[in-house]
Amino acid sequence: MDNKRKKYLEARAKVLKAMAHPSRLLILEELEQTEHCVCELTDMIGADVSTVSKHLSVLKQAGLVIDEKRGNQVFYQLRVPCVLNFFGCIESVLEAQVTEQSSLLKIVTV
Amino acid sequence: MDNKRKKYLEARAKVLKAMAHPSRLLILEELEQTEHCVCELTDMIGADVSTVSKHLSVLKQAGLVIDEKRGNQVFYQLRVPCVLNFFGCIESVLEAQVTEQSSLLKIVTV
DNA sequence: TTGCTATTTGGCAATATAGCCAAATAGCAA
DNA sequence: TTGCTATTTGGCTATATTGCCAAATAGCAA
Repeated sequence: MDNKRKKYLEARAKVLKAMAHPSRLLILEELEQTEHCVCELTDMIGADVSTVSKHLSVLKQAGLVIDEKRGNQVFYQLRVPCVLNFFGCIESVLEAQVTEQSSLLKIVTV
Repeated sequence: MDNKRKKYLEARAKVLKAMAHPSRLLILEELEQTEHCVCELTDMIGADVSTVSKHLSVLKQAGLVIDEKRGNQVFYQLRVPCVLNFFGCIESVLEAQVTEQSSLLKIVTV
């Protein structure tokens, strides 16, 4: 694997890694509808504010969201809306998983 | 966040997590072209065979690849080819990152 | 100023991940 | 059988991630 390709793969992996957390996926989904402040996202997720703030920082670092301070609140917006197109495909991966599991179950229970 | 949504987000995050590693992305990209045995992928990645085998196991567990033993080799295939459509979008995320960084650089250097 | 709200950051403990080596397993052929 | 190749699994250490609490920072209003 040459160095150029390595860099390429690392950059892409970094973006995926930033997305690969349930709370961060929820944030992305909600931001697809409209912008939200940290406090709103915190209510939706139901974790500590500091935890949510760190999740947002991960998404920001990855280039997935942008933030804007207004008053004493910070609003986050989706930067690249296409990220959610992923999910149609992931859906089919999950369906494949189910198929696999049920055929596995069949083998086990026979 | 209700329990149903939580499950939904966890399932999707799991798939993304499985993809979020440079070596595993390389595997997915290569399998898009054609199936490969573990030894071929090991050569491409340049890590220990056991490491590559574990990466493949992660991808299999996530429902992204399937394996087929032929002789003393195991061939892996992409199960859901659409996963690589992600990359067009990730590309734009990366471009957004670059823009951000260069404007940041501008601020710093002024 | 003081107090209140919103957010970020530091620090810590628990858990998960990555990658190597060594050993186990399986297929094939001499 | 024995030996060789291909692959997986166990075990280990190093590193990264997660999520909380506590503290710092910032804006706004009394």
